[in-house]
Amino acid sequence: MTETNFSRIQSEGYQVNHMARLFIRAIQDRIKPLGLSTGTFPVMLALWEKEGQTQRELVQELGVEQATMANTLSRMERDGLVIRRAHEADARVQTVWLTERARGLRDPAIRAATEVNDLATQGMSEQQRDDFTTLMAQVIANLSEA
Amino acid sequence: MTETNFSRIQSEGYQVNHMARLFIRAIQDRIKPLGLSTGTFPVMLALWEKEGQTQRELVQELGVEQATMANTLSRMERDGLVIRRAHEADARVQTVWLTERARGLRDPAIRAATEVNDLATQGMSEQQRDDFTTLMAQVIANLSEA
DNA sequence: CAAATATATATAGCAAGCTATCCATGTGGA
DNA sequence: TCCACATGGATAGCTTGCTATATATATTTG
Repeated sequence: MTETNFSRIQSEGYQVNHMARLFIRAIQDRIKPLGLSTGTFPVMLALWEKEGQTQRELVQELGVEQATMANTLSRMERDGLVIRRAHEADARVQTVWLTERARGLRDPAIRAATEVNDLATQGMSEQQRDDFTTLMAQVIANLSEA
Repeated sequence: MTETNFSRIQSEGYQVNHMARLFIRAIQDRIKPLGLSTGTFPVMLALWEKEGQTQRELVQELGVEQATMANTLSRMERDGLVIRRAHEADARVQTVWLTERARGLRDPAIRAATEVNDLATQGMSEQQRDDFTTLMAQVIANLSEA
């Protein structure tokens, strides 16, 4: 059994990469009119749930690097989605708050995400869709600890 | 039933994005010592299978945009992985060939990819792993036609 | 209390994706 | 034949991810 038989099409890594690009394109199309993008969307979801989080909290919650988050927040501030306010007790810390406009984007943005999720899983039974989510959760857990 | 209940953690799009970033990190760690990266790997796989393809053929095969492929090939040429040769019959076309060094990277690279795929699917039965691949193929098909 | 260490964030610079646009070469039809 | 359109590829400029490093402010420790 040599590795000569490696099949790109059946490699999980290759599939995941391809699938992720397709998701990005699909969601981008739908949220761009709202002034959102795939980088900002996860941050918005975290802030719609709880405003005033620190950059460090967002980093831990979303699993991106600190530098990535710093840059994303800068673009979001530039685009009028968030503002950063100094922490009252610790001068190193900045808390992140949504603008009024950003608060109003929640429903249309979630509608767009739901639409893409439904499109992506078209033709699957409820059981299959649950399986898919469960299997992805396991992969995420496996790769996170490593 | 309002969209107030949208759960980031169970959104397929969110999971896919997170999973893709974890895959990239895992594979990057292992192929960087070979002088490869996640952008070049799919191109290498296509060329290990068949050299002398045109840029356009690679674009269609891998599902990235033409501009992305042009840039990736430029970096690969700069790094001594491929060379581009003029097509004999059509002056617009360039065919892409691996360097000797790049040909030799096949086995260690595929070992690295296999290792990451195994790590990612640790704890799954063969059946679950097949299901995962099949479900991803369906998502890719669903999002590709749209 | 001062020095060393730790923590929060920012910045520089690169890869890899995208859209939009340009340029060169082929090709088909009037 | 030549002009319009088609096709292959390159380039500009953006986002989003990364690593490495800098800077400023706590905190801990000798």
